[in-house]
Amino acid sequence: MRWSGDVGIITGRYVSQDDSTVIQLWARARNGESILMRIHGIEPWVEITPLGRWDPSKSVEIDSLLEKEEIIRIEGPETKLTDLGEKPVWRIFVSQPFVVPRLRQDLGMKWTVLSGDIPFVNRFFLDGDLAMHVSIDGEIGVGDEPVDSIVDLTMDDVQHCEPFPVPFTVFSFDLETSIAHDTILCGAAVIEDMGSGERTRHTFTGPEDVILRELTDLVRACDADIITGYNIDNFDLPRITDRANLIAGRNKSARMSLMGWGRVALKESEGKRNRDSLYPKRGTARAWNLAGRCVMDTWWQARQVLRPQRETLKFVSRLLFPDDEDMQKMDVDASKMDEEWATRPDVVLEYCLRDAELPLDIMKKIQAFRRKEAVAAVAKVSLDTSANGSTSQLIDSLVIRHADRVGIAVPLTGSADRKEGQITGGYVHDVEAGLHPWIAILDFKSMYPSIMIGKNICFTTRIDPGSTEQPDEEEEIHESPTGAKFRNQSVRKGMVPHLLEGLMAQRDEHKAGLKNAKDDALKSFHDQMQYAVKILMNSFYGVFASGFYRFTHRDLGSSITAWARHNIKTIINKLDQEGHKVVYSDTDSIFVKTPVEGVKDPKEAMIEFGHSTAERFSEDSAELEFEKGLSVFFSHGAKKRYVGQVVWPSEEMLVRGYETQRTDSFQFLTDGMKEMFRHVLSDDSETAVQLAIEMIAEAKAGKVPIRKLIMSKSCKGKFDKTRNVWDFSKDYANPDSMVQVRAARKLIEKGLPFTPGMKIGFIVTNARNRPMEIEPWLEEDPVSDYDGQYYADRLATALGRLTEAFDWTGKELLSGNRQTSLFSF
DNA sequence: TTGTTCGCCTAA
DNA sequence: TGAGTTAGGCGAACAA
Repeated sequence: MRWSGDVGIITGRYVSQDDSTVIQLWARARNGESILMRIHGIEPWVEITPLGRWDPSKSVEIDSLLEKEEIIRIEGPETKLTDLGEKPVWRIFVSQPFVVPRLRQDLGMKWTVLSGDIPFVNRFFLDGDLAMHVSIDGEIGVGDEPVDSIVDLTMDDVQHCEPFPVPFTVFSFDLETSIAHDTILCGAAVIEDMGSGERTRHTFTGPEDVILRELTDLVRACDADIITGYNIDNFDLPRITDRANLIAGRNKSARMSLMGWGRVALKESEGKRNRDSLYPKRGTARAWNLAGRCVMDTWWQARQVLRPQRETLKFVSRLLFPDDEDMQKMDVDASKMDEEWATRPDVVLEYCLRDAELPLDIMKKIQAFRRKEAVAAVAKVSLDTSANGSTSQLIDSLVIRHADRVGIAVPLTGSADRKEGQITGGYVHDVEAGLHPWIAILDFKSMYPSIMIGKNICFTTRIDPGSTEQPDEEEEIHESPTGAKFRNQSVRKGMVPHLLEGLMAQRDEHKAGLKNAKDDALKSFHDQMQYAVKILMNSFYGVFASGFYRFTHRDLGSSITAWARHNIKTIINKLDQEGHKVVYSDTDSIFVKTPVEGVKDPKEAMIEFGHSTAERFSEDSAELEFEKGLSVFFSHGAKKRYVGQVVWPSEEMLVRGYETQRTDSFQFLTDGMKEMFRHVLSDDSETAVQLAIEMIAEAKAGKVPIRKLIMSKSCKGKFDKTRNVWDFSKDYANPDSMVQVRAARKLIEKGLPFTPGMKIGFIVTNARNRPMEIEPWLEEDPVSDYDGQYYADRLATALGRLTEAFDWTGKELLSGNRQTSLFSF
């Protein structure tokens, strides 16, 4: 029997069988079936080349390597390009992927090892030039993994497939636990079929082992592709593992039934793996991992997409669903969970179910799964790598597959010299404090990618004096302001420029697709895709400028930024010489004043000036665009902090850097500051000052609603398992001098969960004492008093920066009158 | 009161 | 969250 169709790959792993290796890929088909793909016939290998520069007169003795048991055969040599020029490269086929780390060390003494740290599963995507979505046609096989169909395949049976929205099954869950005993009191789960949009709801009560067993049964029975929940990475999943381990003790079959969430058979051997196991595991990795399913924490996704001022489930839900009444009712006091559970278990269970369902609503609203799917399609990786992998893994996926195709050797991560010290970054122009009318904002289109393309910047094009490869005299090389040199693209096109050009073209296609799309689904698809391409393009610079990436050299990053500084400073100087005032500039943008003297319509003049100036200074690989036109621009004189009234291409207020943009500020300040901006921009300093004075007085008198005074900061920390306490000393030089640590400690004291990295809300109750006294903000048990003087001072400082442009200092705002007016004549 | 250090968060 | 980068503002704590 055969199975054929289109599938979306969720995650994979390899298994060793006697004398071969099989790649297992779990996928969800377009028709809704779950599929386990078993890929046969891919052989594990590494490559080697002699150490140092290649000397063709030397002979190489390689056959003795065959004496090693784990080496099956050797192919080559093939000539490949390395950082030291072209060298002979042999491919060493090995018995199993897991022998590679040892072999890498052994061979590393006498050889330079290449392609020796690529996870074996990646070979499927790299060798087949495949991405998350594939079409397969293979024989249905037999196996005990809990999926609808198992299909045996070779690479010939797999084809690229145009991306389609995969109908994932998502499992979202939540637990309520006892503060006194750490036990699980109850649980809830909601399962969504993304194909039909249908949901089923489930609750779990009874003895702890029953809850765990039923949860496990449900994960397996519903055949979940994605596991989510709010803060499951740091709370629910660790709790499940801890409790299941405790209950099961040495009883392995009990452990399987309590936490065998992996998409594999309930077999003892399946629990032994460090990764992709029957059991959820974290190890040293950043995300949880288990066989066949993708774990995505809704907290982490919401934080990345929304950057909310606070990060509790309640806050994020209110932010996204302000009209939902369910959010307001049913308040269970989490700090008194044992009592709540004893007195009104039904309410707690209902609350638990709601908290299991909300993550699905949040993920849907922020389109988290489709975003990750688009990134997976563009970067050509699995859903799991897209969702939980690092940026360098995405770049690796594109770069290595290209390198393999054009004969470029793939060095190990960490093989290059570590970049010492920092490279110099972008140029930031001083801002002149005050109001500036009719400012045109020009900016470079995709500045760093354009420079990489234009100057052919790549690991493979850098001219190293130590390499055997040197350009001819006639070759027009690129020399960066730092002195680093790169080959001409007509002689050798770099991998990075090649890939970036491809991505730029791909983005244009999706933008065109977006424009022509007939229905919303198609529109959304092209929008997700073009956005994913943009993200990926902008990731190149960072990865290649990093100190540890495999294709890195310190000259790459520093040359890119040096050219960028050179380009922008040249234009600023020219504008200056022409008498055009540049009021501000940051990295790739220039804020220039429009000449409006004697002009009838200054807005029209600005639009014309913006377009023509951008065009005048545009070059092939440094394209300048007229991005926005401001009727007025204001800054108090600090870089990266400004506000402007945009009048072209649309009407809006543009704010950067100021407290209104910051999640560690408080609402009373941000609301008021926004209003002040409107007065400042309309040159109504009197009203602005008036407003500031009123706000400060209100705070001082304690008349501001306390909810508007909540500040929040993220707090790090590690749990010390041996001492069973939270340890902040690894992250902070002096933990107790940090306000967020003091707030966290108070939460922990109350038995409330603390999540390292999560923001903690707090109210300042007494700032006269050092360090200042604070209380964490608890929705169920709100603080009632605050230090009015402290908030008045904060307001005066922040708002005073704005009013100082009109000669009102923060101190004067605080006192409500201006003493220096005597001297201001 | 002032200068320094640490750490958060943002702009790009 | 063991890996994208640097530039920069600013608040709090603390030492002097």
